[in-house]
Formats: sequence, C-alpha cells, structure tokens
Amino acid sequence: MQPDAIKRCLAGSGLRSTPQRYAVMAFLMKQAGHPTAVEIFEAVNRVDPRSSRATIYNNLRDLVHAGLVREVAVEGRAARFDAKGMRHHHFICDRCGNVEDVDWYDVPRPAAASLGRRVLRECELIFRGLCTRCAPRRVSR
Amino acid sequence: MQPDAIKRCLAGSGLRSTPQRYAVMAFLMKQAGHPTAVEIFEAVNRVDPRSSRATIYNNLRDLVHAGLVREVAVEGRAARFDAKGMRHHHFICDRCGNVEDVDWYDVPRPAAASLGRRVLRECELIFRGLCTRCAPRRVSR
DNA sequence: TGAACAGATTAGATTATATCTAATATGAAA
DNA sequence: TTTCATATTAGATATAATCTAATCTGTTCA
Ligand SMILES: [Mn+2]
Ligand SMILES: [Mn+2]
Ligand SMILES: [Zn+2]
Ligand SMILES: [Zn+2]
Repeated sequence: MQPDAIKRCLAGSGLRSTPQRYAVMAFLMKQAGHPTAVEIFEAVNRVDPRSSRATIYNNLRDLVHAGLVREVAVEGRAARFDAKGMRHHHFICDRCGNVEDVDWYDVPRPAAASLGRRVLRECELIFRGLCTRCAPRRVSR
Repeated sequence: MQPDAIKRCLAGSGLRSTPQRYAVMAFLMKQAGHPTAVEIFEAVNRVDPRSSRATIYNNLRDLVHAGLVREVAVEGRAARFDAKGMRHHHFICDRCGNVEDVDWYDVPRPAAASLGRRVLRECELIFRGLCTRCAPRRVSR
C-alpha cells in the first residue's frame, strides 16, 4: 500500500492525515493479526514519531467510526482491531482469546418481522472454539 | 421455573447450589434483558441474602463455563449476560449498546477447509445497527 | 445424624482497560 | 503566510474485572 493511498483513504473519510493517525492505519493495514490498542501503541512507537496512549485510543475510535477499522470485543480481554480489507468472518478461541480470520461467505438476513423497526447495518458471524494452537493434537497411533 | 429445577440444573453441571449462585441463576432466568454484572449485583441484593461483588463475578464465570449462561461482550461497555433458554441471535445497538434477542435461525457453517484444524464449538450471529429506541422515527407526513 | 473438607464467599486491594482534561501544537484551506 | 478547526499530549480519572487470604458452608459419607 502506497503512503498516498492511505492519506487519500483518510481524507476520503474526512480525517486529517497526521503522522500519528497515519501510523496507526499503516500498521493495521500491513498487520495480519488483530492487535490490541496497547500492542498498536507499542508497535507504532518503536519508530518515530511517538504517539501518546490517548492518541492511539482517539485514532482507533475515529477510524472505527469512519468505517476503516473494525473493533472486535472479546469477553474479559482488551478489544482487538483490524483494518477492513476483504470481508471476512472471525474465529475467537475459547481458551486463548485469539481472533483469527475466516473466509467470508454470505449470511442469510433475519426475517423483516423479527427485526421490527430496528435499522440493520450489518450481520457479523463469529465462530467460537479452539484455535489451531489450542486444539488438542491429533491422537497419534 | 421451580426452585428445585434450578437447583437440579446447577447440580447437573457440577455446581453447588448456594443462595448466592441460586440468586444469580434465578434472576437471569426470569429476566428478559441482558443485564451487566453490576445490574445483577444490585438486583439480587435488593433481596437477601447479600452477595459480594466478587461472588457475582465468580458465579457468572462459573455459570458461563458450565454453559448455563451466555456472556455477550460489547465494545467499550461492560459485558452482558443471559440465561441460555431458547436459542437465539443477538442485535447490538451501535448507539446505546443495548443487546436484544432476535429469533433463531440456522446458520450455514464454514467450509471445513477454511477452519483447518480448529475445533468449532458454535456459530454466533450478531446483528448491528440501531435499536427500536435509537432508530429515527418514521418520517410523518 | 454430624464431622470433614472441597468448594464458596467476602471486603478490600489491585490490575487492566479506556476515557477525560485542558494546555499546546499542527494540517490544510484560503 | 495566516488562520483555526482539528489533533496531540501527560497525567489524572473512571470503569470493569480479578485477586487475596481469611472465613464460611453444602454435600458426602461414616
Ligand atoms: Mn479480521
Ligand atoms: Mn439473549
Ligand atoms: Zn487458542
Ligand atoms: Zn439503541
């Protein structure tokens, strides 16, 4: 991803391109996993310029609000974030809390009657179980 | 729900039936919504016996672990809980964070290939948007 | 029945996560 | 360049949840 593409991406959402905000977005785009705010804070501060903790949280909030970043709440753990690239679902490990991507496939929407006057924005499918590292090793014989 | 049914339900999961644990389970079963730990704490303590905050959290953890209660993580807010009665999906309001039930319907599982060696326990469908109270009123004419 | 004891409860301290404040700095439009 | 809405910052504060270690109690079984 070119630097200019990220800047245009931010501008297109009405967000000023600051070094701190750029760093968060660039990190999330090149990152395969689902880092927490603290992990992002540490990663972007390993190179200059330095961002404060408040700025990391502010920018994550703004990027999520702009629809460029997705926030994944995990029970009992810090929230995790990913840049919204290709659509995909999430698998959350019962044991270690890791969030992993699962190939996207279309999800049937609920019947209009069961939604009532609610305004539906998105359907999100979350899988739960044991991730590759936490699953019991296959029994050898 | 009879008191004995709840007690048998706890015993069936290997959990001792204490007044505090019983109170949490009974409250969640008669409750239509999705209260937070603090709301449960306040509700069960409006009648005796008094439960401490730690006990509310301990019991919620145990009940979730036993599969009797479901925990719903909401971004930026306290976790919410419901007793697992009839299967259903959840709608989470973007604006107020309220969690509401949506009639259950079967969800297609992902292709085995995209799961790899992960062990799938459940598929959870979460709808997001604006709840009835937060949705804009229909334009009158 | 009544020990015995694994499991449960408790108050309060502590940790983890996230937001707020208000002073200062800066991106980008004109 | 100047202007100013927007962004950043350090540190305080708020909120959510867990930990600790002393005490208590439900259930089992002799
Ligand atoms: Mn993802
Ligand atoms: Mn529910
Ligand atoms: Zn795992
Ligand atoms: Zn709402």
